[in-house]
Amino acid sequence: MNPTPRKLEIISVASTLFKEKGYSAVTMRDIAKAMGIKAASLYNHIKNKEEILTFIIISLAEEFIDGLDKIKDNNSNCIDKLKQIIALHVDIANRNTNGMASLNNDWMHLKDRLNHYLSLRSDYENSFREIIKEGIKNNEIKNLNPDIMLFSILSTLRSLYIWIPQKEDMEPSLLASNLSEVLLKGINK
Amino acid sequence: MNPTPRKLEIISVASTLFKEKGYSAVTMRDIAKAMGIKAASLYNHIKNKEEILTFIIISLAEEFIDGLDKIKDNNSNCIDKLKQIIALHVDIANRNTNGMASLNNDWMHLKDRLNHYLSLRSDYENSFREIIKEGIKNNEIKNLNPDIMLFSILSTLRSLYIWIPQKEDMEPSLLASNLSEVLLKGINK
DNA sequence: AACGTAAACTAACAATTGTTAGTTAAAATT
DNA sequence: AATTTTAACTAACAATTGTTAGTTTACGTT
Repeated sequence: MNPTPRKLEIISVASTLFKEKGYSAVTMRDIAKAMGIKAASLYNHIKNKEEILTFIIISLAEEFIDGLDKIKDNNSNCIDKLKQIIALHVDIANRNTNGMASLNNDWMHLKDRLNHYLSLRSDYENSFREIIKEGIKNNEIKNLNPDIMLFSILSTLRSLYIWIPQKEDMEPSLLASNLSEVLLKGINK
Repeated sequence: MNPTPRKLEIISVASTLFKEKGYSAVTMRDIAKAMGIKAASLYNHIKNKEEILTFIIISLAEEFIDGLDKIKDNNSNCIDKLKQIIALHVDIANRNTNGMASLNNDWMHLKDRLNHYLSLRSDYENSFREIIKEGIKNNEIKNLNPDIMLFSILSTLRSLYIWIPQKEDMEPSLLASNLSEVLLKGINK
């Protein structure tokens, strides 16, 4: 059940390739070549191609769910909770930049676990939206359409995996605090 | 040179499929089936699969370049220019929701025109960044890292194609003005 | 009526796909 | 020393891929 080190290597190499060309365009032979072995040898470690994708996506999705659960029921105000969500995304995207590409772009190729993933995702979005709505009630957050605020913040956070590699110099904590400023207070002076 | 109506039909049908599964996972037989014809018949209208993708991506990229060119040298202030950029993205994403998915996710499968696309994209990002930098100089925009502001706004705008279909009821002009409020002035009260 | 064209068709191709079976060699365990 | 396990290999498969060639059918123009 627990992945061996070799299996994790395969998943990591596959993530890199999936980020570059997308899941469907990456063949088992591509993955094998990047590992320095033959395609058939991969099957000593993994069940099939789908298992690789499933592992990448589901483990990331669960990281987000777990992270958000801890944020939901601590006793900060809503703005602070949003800052913590931003830091959560920066942290995960930093540790698994490649995997985030599949989470964003390849989820539709899940089979067995597609519904599981979709339910995790809508749970996440609903919890996020609830925090915004509570912030509106509390007078911490402007009384605008919560979906637009959710969409705007979440789109930026979900795209972090694209930008982080071109800003390798920037420290995660600095990125998170700058992002919080921009996302929460805007750019207009 | 100018696409026939039938060719545009194929491109439109292909866009829908590309959005659902990505370029690589969509076969010529998938496209043909959705058109109600056989795969070989597609080749009476298009050169090959790549031509479909190229058309979708390059024509969208040029729409953005043209749109931004008009905004660049009108004489509004920078905040107004940003509002116009937001409206540009909302407009294009509304008119070609499906194509936007390929522009975002399938550009790496371009062959002949990949470099052309990449150069259009960096031109666009550079012009966008310049407007932000000028806004900082003018004291219209906060003196924060321009790349982070660019990244944050552009990520949201590039994700519009995902959200527009679930908010069909919302008028484009209302979406644009709400987005401007959120992106420029933030959500914090 | 004859012709040319547009747009569909059938059939086939060579290459590539994910995957399986069976084998081998080295390393770990007995 | 004997044996089991691990992890690589070669070879092959059936299915699917993009694409081409040649054919048929319907329609507008002469």
